[in-house]
Amino acid sequence: MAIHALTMLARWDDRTLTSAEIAESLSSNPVLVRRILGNLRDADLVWSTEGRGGGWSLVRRPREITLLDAYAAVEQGPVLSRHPHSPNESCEVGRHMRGVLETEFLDAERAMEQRLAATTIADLVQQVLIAERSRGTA
Amino acid sequence: MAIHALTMLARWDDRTLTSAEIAESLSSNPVLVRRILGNLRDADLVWSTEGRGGGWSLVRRPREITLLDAYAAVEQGPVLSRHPHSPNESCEVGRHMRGVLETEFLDAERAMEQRLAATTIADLVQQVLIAERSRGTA
DNA sequence: AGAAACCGTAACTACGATCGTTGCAGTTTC
DNA sequence: GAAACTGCAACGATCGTAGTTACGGTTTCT
Repeated sequence: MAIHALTMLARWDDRTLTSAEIAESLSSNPVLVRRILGNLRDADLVWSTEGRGGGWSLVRRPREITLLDAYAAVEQGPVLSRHPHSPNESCEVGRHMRGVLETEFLDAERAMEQRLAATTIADLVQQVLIAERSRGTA
Repeated sequence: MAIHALTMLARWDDRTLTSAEIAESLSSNPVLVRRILGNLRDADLVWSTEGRGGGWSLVRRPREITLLDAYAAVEQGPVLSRHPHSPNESCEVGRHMRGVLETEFLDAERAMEQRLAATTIADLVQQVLIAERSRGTA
């Protein structure tokens, strides 16, 4: 959803887009868009101008923004579910499970993040344009 | 959490464990354990016997059960959050975003799953035993 | 036979995260 | 001064997960 917004900003990077315009494409509402883009702004991915005629634009070029950047800015909790509470310390397995699992899970999450970092917003724009062109000729 | 249970079954694979014993180590309760192990049973990872003296045991050897097996049996929804509802089809970007994102996300999830498939329950038992030994000498 | 110790499952509550809306304050432009 | 924006807080709806209780079925032990 953050990626959708970034892709739109990259597709029309000659002008700024308003929250309402982006919300329109997401079939959502402007406040939600501002919330998400607010996170992206804190991560220095986008930029906003207030007042009439204001809106959002990218800070870096689309080629320099990866899906991981967007993901890291928005997502907070870990992907793989940990224990809701500490296991029993008096059990031989329970004592060490937390640490062992943490290592494995972090590794797995790293693997996913590396894959996300391999794709940029520019790549997505490219794919959208290609799909759009083939739609026109269909 | 499913992995914790599998590791316990592997650690004491000379006998069956009851839901209550596993719940004890998880600081949880037997019903929750049965729910999770029920999924693992549907995935042919564990086996249960009813009645007095019954309990759970592994179907395959610990070396032949990967973290991905456990993950796939328990987790259902996708890890990466998709759009809650369809985007606007009348927008050039919205039209194709779903398909493009789906590909990227599936690839990323595959990367994570491959990492999970690289570790087996036997590996975890090994790590727990090592940690337990070093605890004894500390 | 009957009690005890198991699993299997459904129903219900509690909790937290996400989504969505409304409302209002601040800022810039026309 | 009105209009068009962002920024932000508060609130309610919804949903998935965790946890509990309750009850029924199955096997073993005495």
